[in-house]
Amino acid sequence: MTRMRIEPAKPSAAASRLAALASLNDADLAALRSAESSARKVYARRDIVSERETMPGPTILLSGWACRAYTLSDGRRQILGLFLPGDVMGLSWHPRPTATCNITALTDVVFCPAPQAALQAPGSGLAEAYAMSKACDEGFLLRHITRLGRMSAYERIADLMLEIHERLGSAGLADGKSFQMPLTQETLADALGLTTVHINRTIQALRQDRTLSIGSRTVELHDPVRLAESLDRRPMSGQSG
Amino acid sequence: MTRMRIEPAKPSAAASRLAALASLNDADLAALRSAESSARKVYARRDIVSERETMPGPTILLSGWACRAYTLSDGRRQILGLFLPGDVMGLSWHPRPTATCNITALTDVVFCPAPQAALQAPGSGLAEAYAMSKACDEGFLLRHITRLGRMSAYERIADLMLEIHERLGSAGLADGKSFQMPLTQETLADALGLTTVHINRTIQALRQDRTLSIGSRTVELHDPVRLAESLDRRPMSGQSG
DNA sequence: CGCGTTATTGACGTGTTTCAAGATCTGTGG
DNA sequence: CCACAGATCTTGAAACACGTCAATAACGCG
Repeated sequence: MTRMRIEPAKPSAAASRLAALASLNDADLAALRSAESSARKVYARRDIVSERETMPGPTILLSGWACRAYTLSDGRRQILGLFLPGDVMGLSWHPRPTATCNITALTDVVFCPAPQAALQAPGSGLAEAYAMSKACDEGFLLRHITRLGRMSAYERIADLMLEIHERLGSAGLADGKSFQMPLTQETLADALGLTTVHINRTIQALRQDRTLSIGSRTVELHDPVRLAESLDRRPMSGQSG
Repeated sequence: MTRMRIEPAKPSAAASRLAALASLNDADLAALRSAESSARKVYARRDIVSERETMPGPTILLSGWACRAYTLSDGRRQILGLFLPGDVMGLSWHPRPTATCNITALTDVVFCPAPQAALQAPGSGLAEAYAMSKACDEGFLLRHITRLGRMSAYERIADLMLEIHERLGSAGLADGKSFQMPLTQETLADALGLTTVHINRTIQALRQDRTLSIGSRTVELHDPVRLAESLDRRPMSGQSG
C-alpha cells in the first residue's frame, strides 16, 4: 500500500460514518484528522469507562469494537449496545455525567476525543452529525428491546447481524453480503440474552437453512434484503440524505 | 375541590417531576402553568403519535399513562417504554424527526406542548430539566434491556414495579409502599416480553411470596428497599440534587 | 341486565437453559 | 517446530421456564 500525498483519498471509518450522517466541510474533516492524532488505545477485555466513573467527553471509536454492558451482582451480564468503528461513544446530554454502565473493549480498540471546537463554526456539520449519531443510537436501543422481548433466538441473531451489516456498511467496512465480525459466541449470548450453548446451536440452524453463516470471524448473509423484510426491518428512511 | 387563589399550592405532577430534576424559577413555573392551559386529550387505546408520522415537538404528559410500542407485522407487540404523568415525551435531538414507533395512550391521557420560550432566559432551569429527563429516559431504556435480556419473569415484574414506584414517587403520585397502576396484564406482558398467561401466574407467585401484590389497579410493595437491593437496582445516585 | 374486556385455570408442547464433557483453535515459549 | 495452556467452540442428555390453546370466571360499564 503506497502512501498518498493527498490525504482525503482514504477517509477513516470515523470520517466516512459521520459524513454519511451530515455533510461535513473541510474544517470539520481537518478537525477530525487532527483529533485522530491524539488517539488512545485499549486492549481487548479492558474497560474504556468503568461504572460509576465520571464520563469522559464524547469519544470517537476509530478502530475495533466495544460495547456498553451491565452486570448483575450474580454475574449475569447484558450487553446494552455495540460500538463499531466510527461510532461516537458517550454522547450525553447529561449535565453531570456519571457512567451508569461499563464501556468495554471487545477487541483491541483505538479511540480519540470527538472534536468540539468546530461545533459553533458557521457551516460546520459536526453538531448535526453528532445529533444524528445520537438519534441512531436510540434507534438501536429500541430495536434491541424488541429483539430481546419479542424475537426467537433464531430471529435475534439474524436481526443483529443485519444491523451490524448496515452499520458497518455506512462506515465502509462491509460489502454487499458479508463482513468481518470479531465477536465470540459468548459475547453474542450476552448481547442477545441467551446462553452460549444455544447461540451455538442456533448458528448451526441458520447455516443449515442458508440464511446466514457465521464462520471464523466473518459473517456471510445469503440474502440480506429478503431477510430484512422477513424481520420487519424498515429501511432506515431517508435519514442519511 | 375548592379552587385556590394562590396557584402554587398544589403543583401539577409535571411541575413536581421537572422541579425534581432541576431547580425551576418562577418564570419556568408560570410557563408550565400556561402551557397546561393548551392541553389536549386522547382516549385510551388511541395513538398519540403514529409510526411514520412527523414527530410533534416535546410534549408533557399531564395525566394518564402512555407508552412507546413497536408492532411486528405478525402482530407481536413490544412496549419500549412507559410514559407516566410528568414525563416529557418526544424529546428528540433529531433534526428531521420522524416517528419510528407509536406513542399510544394506555389510559385516557392529557398532555400539552413543553414550553420552549423560556429555555434561553437567564436562570431558567427548564433546559436542564429536559436534559435530565432525556437522560433518565435513556437509563430506563437500558434497564429495560437488561430486564428483558437477563431477568426471569418473576424478576422482570418486580423490577418494573419498582421502577414505576420510583418514577411515580418523584411526581408525587406514590406513597412509600404502594401506588395506583392502570396497566392490564396484557399490557404488562407486552412490556416485559411475556404472555398474559405467564404474567398472571407469576403475579400470583409474587403475591404468595409476599414480595408484592398487584390487585385491581393498585400495586403494593411489601419491602421496596430490600427488593430493590435483591434486584441490583442502584439508588439513582445524586442526580436529583 | 347484558356485553366486552380482563383475569384465571388446566393440560400440554417447546424453546431455551443447565451441566458436563470433549474437541478445536490460537497464541506463546521452549 | 513442537508442546502447552487458555480461550473458544461443539455436543448430548435432562430439567425447567415459558408459551400455546382453549375454556371459564369475574369484572366494569352503559
